[in-house]
Amino acid sequence: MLVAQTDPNTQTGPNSARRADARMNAAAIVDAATRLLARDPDASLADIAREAGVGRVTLYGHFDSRATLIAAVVDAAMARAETELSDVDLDGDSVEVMRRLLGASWRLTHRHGALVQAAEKSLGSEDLHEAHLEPIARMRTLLERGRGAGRFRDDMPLTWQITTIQDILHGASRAVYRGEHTPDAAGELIETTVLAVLSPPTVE
Amino acid sequence: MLVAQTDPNTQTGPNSARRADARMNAAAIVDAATRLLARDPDASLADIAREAGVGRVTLYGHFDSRATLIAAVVDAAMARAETELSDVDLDGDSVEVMRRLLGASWRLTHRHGALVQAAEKSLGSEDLHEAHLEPIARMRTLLERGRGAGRFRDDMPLTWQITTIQDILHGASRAVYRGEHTPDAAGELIETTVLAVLSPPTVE
DNA sequence: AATAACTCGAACATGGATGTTCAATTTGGG
DNA sequence: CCCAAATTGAACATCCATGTTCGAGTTATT
Repeated sequence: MLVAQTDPNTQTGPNSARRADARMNAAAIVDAATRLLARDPDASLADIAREAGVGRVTLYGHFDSRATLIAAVVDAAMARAETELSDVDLDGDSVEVMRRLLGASWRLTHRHGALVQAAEKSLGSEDLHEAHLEPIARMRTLLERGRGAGRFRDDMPLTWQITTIQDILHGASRAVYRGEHTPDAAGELIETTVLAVLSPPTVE
Repeated sequence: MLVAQTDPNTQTGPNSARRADARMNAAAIVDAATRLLARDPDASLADIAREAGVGRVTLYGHFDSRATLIAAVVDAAMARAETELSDVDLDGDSVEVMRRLLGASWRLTHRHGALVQAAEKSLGSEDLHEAHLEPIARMRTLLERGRGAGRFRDDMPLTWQITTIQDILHGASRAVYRGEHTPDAAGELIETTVLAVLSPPTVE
């Protein structure tokens, strides 16, 4: 968790004092922010408030600052990410697992897009990096296993393979926003492309 | 050419009225801007002036605005790019040509990095896109030829292959800035990775 | 050495985004 | 039905990057 929320949203105990519309609005703001920041990490709070169908002041009523809001967005994103990624079955053939993991990662990437960059500007990037590290660690573990089993090529650095996979995911996200492919088509292409990158060379 | 220069730099005719240090400074500014914007497309003009070892006012003496400066940087970059890319021999086996073209493209990408994004924000992105389209067209032509000759797989959209290559190049650029690889090592990795992506699948 | 070109810091003006305050209004929940 | 909670636009303060102006100091060139 990145934030010690001052927002009444997450106050423990009897939240009977919390009105329904307020909770709705807070959620709508986080939602709108996620959508806008996924496309443009520089989206202004005014834009986000408008997208959420809410006055700018209301936004500040829920979140102290841009940083606070972004932290909340990141928290929500990480929570959903953890849920969806932990659903992926990590047992079995490395290639098959990679397919599944890529599918889940693609959905997350497409949903969150450039949010990482927005977070990097507003937050110290240390906490964030730690947080964002968890999904990467999952991928790293899988890669190591697949390399050991001869299912993935191991003649290039692990970090390079991870970087490349991330780049392909984010590139696909932008391509979809540009309208070049549907999300589903992009998912297929990602799978094919990444597996081509990871396949051991036929002749060495 | 993106700019109708108001800067005495590029005035034709007798530039005897142009002092040597002024020309040096203008060049140093473009140079510093290229370096900084390659890393951070939001680098401020104050940063750039400092990096160039020049006062902020001097910068404005040479370039009317941020947009003007960036246009100049892009012009210079495009000129060098054209020179270096036109040196690449496009005849022969598609795979070999791709190796050469990737090498040249990598040097350019590493040098210019995020400059494209800086340009997209400051310029209308129309002219720029036209300009930036030329190197891409070169790559596209090569891809089409290689696909026709059965040297590259053609079971994925051409636009996807182009996007992927660009993503890998830019990702490598960032990885090098992060210090994960040397530029030369990255060059090798790019070559291997891109060719893996383009290789026709062994069994279909 | 004289002069025009150039550079420089400091100070000012502007515009956009971020926060803040306030008084008036709407709305949810008991 | 009533009241506290929540929302709202408008107006204001602040910050930062962009541009501009000015006057004084340097330096290249002849």
